[in-house]
Amino acid sequence: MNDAAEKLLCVEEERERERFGTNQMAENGGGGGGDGVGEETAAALRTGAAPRPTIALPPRSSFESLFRGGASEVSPGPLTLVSSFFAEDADSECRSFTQLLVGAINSPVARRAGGAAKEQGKEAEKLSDGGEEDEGGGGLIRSGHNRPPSLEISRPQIFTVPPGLSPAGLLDSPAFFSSALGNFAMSHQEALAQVTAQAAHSPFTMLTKAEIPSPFSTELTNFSSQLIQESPKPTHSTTKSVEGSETFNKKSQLNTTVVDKPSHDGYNWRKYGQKIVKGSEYPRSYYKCTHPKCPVKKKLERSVDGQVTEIIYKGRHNHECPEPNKRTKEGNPSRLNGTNEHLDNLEPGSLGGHGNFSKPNNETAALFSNTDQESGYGSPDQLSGSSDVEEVIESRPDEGDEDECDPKRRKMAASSQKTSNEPRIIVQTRSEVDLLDDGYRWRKYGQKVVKGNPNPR
DNA sequence: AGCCTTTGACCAGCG
DNA sequence: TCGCTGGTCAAAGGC
Ligand SMILES: [Zn+2]
Repeated sequence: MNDAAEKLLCVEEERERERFGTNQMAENGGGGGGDGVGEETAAALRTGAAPRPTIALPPRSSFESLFRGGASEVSPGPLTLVSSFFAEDADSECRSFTQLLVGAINSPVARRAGGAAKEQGKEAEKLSDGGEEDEGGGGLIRSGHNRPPSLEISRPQIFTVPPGLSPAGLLDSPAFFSSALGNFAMSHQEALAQVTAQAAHSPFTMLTKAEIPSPFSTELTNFSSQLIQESPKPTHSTTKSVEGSETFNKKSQLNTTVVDKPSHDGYNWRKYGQKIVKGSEYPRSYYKCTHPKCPVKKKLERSVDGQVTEIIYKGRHNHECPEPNKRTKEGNPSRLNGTNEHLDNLEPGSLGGHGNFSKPNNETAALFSNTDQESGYGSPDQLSGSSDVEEVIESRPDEGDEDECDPKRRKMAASSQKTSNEPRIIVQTRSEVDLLDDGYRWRKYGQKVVKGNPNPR
């Protein structure tokens, strides 16, 4: 999917533009809660093995523009986009990712989700651990039918992604959405176009099967804000800090501490299998959410050095992210406490966490569409439209395991980790139709072979 | 004691 | 039907 970057014209561009507001990354409080999204939505996060200290986005990264612009919506459909958001170099990557985020934020779905932020108050205690994987459908965002109100936002000059921060984590954090939502000037279309264009190059790919959970957007928002400011500050607040030595240190730690464990996304996972998959460079591990009756599963590939190269979430959590303490109890306390809590391995996979979790409450439900009816938590809205779309998000964080359901924590973690790999986010859609299924109507106006990309754009 | 990881075996889907 | 592949199961062992 990465390759397939097509520019689509949005018939309703103007409409969307109006909705987009400014995209300052300022944190707003509410982020969308991370409630689950579609059921079967699967998000794959692919993390690049090579850690990157920081990602700086050019003033207008495609990614950002995506979010700002019409892309403002992360409409469920948005995920349908297939593209890698991060270029190999930090800058490029950041851009893509940022843009992606922006788009997500802008999307109607994201907005909705933004309202329900949860756990923001939590602190990022466990920055040290890295992330974990998240599962589930959380990663998926469904393009909603609703469209975001127009928001105008000033574009950030620079978009910097904390090395350790994984896309997933960003997505999960509720704050992400809330803050992001008002800042984007670009049109949805533009954003999409940019995203798709960059997708091929970006190391971080995001594929979404069904929908992207509101939490996801929220996190993106936070993430973006941080990036812009370039502050690695561990605190949840959008403080500025440069990728300092701190980040560096963490990274080094990561390298040394990487273990074969699921990334921490706030949920507890149990590994139930490992296999070498043809075509995959590294063995794939299979994890299940340890929460009773929770159908969420995730597959992750980790490189020899422990870096997560790919994470795929399937399903939605039918429960909230366990409290840190609780997590330890539920899962393996000793292990979680000991290793998981460290931000060393921050993984992008956290998407699944909030995102996957679908709340029974109306808000959440409205925000996300679900393909997974198993959980029963999905709201009717979720089902609408893009339920079929499978979105996969691939990110390449360094190693990171994100362990935080809590946005704040993630943020901190992210900021702390500067070594994150280039996050590549690619949104894939099953088909062209799916791609289009973001609640908007698109008209293809051209196709071209772009240098460096085998696939026509 | 409980939970997790490991790992080989088993099963299902597909060509 | 056979072989391949991906996904899951479940016993064994460790923490
Ligand atoms: Zn779960």
